[in-house]
Amino acid sequence: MPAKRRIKARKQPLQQRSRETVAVILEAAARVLEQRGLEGYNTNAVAERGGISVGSVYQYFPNKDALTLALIARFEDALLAKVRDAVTASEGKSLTASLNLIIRAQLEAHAERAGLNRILETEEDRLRPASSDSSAASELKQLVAALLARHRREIVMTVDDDAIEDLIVISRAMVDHALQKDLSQAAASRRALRAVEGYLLGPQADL
Amino acid sequence: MPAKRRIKARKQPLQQRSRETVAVILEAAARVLEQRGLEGYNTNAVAERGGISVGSVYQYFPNKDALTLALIARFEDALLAKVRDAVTASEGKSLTASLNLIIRAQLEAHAERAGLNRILETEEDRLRPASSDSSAASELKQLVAALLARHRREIVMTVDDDAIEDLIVISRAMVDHALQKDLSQAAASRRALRAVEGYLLGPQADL
Amino acid sequence: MPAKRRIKARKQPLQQRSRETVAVILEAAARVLEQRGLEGYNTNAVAERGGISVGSVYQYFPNKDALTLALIARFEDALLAKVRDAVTASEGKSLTASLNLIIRAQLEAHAERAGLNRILETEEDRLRPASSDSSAASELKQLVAALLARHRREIVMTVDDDAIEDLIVISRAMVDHALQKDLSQAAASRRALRAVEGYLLGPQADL
Amino acid sequence: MPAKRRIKARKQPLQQRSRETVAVILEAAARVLEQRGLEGYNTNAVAERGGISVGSVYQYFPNKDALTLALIARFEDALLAKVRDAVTASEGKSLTASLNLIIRAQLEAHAERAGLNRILETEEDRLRPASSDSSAASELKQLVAALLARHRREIVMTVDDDAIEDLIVISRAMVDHALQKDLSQAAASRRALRAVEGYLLGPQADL
DNA sequence: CATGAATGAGAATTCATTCAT
DNA sequence: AATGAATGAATTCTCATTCAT
Repeated sequence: MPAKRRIKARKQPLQQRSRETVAVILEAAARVLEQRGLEGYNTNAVAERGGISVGSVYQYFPNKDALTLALIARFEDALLAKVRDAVTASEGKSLTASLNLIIRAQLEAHAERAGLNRILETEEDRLRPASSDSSAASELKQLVAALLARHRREIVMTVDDDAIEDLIVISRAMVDHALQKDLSQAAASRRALRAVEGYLLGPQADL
Repeated sequence: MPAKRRIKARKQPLQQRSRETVAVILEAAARVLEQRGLEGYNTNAVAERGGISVGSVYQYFPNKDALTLALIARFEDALLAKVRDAVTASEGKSLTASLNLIIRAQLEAHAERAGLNRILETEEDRLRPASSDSSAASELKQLVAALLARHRREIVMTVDDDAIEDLIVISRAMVDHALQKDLSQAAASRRALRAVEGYLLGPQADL
Repeated sequence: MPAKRRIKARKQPLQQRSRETVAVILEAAARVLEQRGLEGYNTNAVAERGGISVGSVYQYFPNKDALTLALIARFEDALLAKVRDAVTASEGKSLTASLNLIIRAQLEAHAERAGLNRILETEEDRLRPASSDSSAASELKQLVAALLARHRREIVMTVDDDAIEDLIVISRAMVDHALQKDLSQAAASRRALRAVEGYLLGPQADL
Repeated sequence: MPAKRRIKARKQPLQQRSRETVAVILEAAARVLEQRGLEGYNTNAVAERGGISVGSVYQYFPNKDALTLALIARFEDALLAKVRDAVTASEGKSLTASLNLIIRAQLEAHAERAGLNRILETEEDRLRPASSDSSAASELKQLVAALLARHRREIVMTVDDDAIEDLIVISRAMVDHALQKDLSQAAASRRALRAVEGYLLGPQADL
């Protein structure tokens, strides 16, 4: 057992290196997924694509699913960043304009690497233990809640947690569908907006 | 290949052997999917579960995906049947009531074997050549169109093909989400109804 | 595949109908072999091709190899018939002319269904227990011997059994090669003739 | 089997370890083929025989056929080496003696592992895209050409490419036959020599 | 830490053959 | 005799993961 010395001095550059390696792995995984699909997505391919060894992949990810989850997290981070920006940018804007901004944020996040993200969404289903809320999901809810709070007076219905969840579900479905159908951003956001606004402002369903 | 002494009793082959075998295979596949998930879903397991040989599976399905697709078709048939009934039953009813019926039809179809159907939906994504409309999808659209046509006057917006697609996307998303969250039928249909009605009757989005 | 199997025909096609069925099976097998190669040659395919059931194939042939052997025998019969004719036709002709006739007979027999016959030859190798002389082979030898006997005086070397075997080996190799290279009959027979004549009339090798 | 496959080597053995493994695999394959025949030749058997895992076989050979082809190449290399030596050794010798040397070279190459080599020859037929000249085949032709060139004056006929091909075909057939009949080297080479010399020096066939 | 060779359980698919009808 | 559904052992090939170097 080697004595531990110079821990900090030595560790720092190594951590830097590790960080890079992780980035390399993630990007390699993303590319494999994009170019060969779930079909051709395997750890050996990822390693090769990243110009590293399989062993290194397992150094940073305990297994393949963990790698995929990291990719999903990366996507969620990017999505959240855009949504955060949208919420900030919508300050002072009308409800419709605000909703439009947030929808566009989602559309953009998904469109960036549409093929990849579609696959990741599929995998998310499989990898996330049934009803476990990712922290990303809950932050997203908070952001949407914050945005809606600004327009409390215009919205008749009670905007509780369930309603926010529904709104997210709806816009996500519309966005997914738009990308699958390869709609223009304009058309996609118009239709999504209608759906979202309808939910919020439409008639109070009452059987 | 050495002939093996078959000691076990042979099955009683009734008439329509083939038809039965296909049914047995499908049901076995469904059960494997339900109980072991995509993970444990393989043709050998299906055969074993069905009490038949793998060979028989391949006698009727050229490969595993074909089997899965047959399962998907079976589900779609069941869904369509329910929706058809709902559309018929909604004759003379109000728009809201009609929408409610169609949503409940979907909810019921999905709820019947929720776990199985969720998996099938995931697989559908993978198995259907991107954006290829199944005939089931197009019949569903027609049914929804027919239902809406009855209420033309109440609906301000233009109900074209895109709108119908959106409605289906929305209700499907709401239904999926409801099942995933294990909501009650009442809650689920209320929320889905709001979404659908909102889309149809809500404010005309205009930026 | 098991090491040992019954290989002879299972049942003598005594009746007219049986005879026809056997012919159908053989022709179906030939066609499958021609069109899909050894790769796609299987008893189910043969049955389908022949418009009969697999069971019927097994009624007349104890196993797949027996079927293949029957095909080989059919080819050998055709070859022998042609060679017999050639030997008859060569009566009174010169040695060179006689050899030419017999070579052409072989060429024709092989050319008729070149693809099929090539495959059969490959299989013959695998199916014939090492050094088992088929009766066809021995009749062929007799025919060649008879032909050569007429020209005893022109041939210096001793024409024993071995020599005849060599001649057959040589001409067969030349014929196979010609067909593989897709040579014209003229070129093929010229070159084969040279080989055969050389063996018979060439210098007495003496180290 | 699928129509198209990769047939070239999958990975170049870079390290010492790899090199050894490849050798182990080849030798294991050879032994399986020798002892169990084509019948019992499968990748699992090869791996087991080599004391390694199937995975390792596939690490170096993309599929079974590629492995077989490597075995064929190994045999051809050995054959060529012997023939090269024979051509060198025959410098200054008479035509007859030279031909004898080259025939013996072939005989020896084939005799070394007769059973194995016979099988490989059969497989070669199946695996080589019709009429594709291996580089080994063309080197063999060059060697024979070189040997004959030394005796131009003794040979009356025109020794073109076709003639050389014929000579190779003839000697190969004689050698195969000799091994199949288990002839002594002396007898085998005497008969092959007669065939080859006859072709070269025999009467100019003229119909 | 990195490497990459090795592992081996597992999964898909085939097809010769059987046998109840 | 004919049929053809059913059988299931066998085989090919993959890929997540490990571990010696």
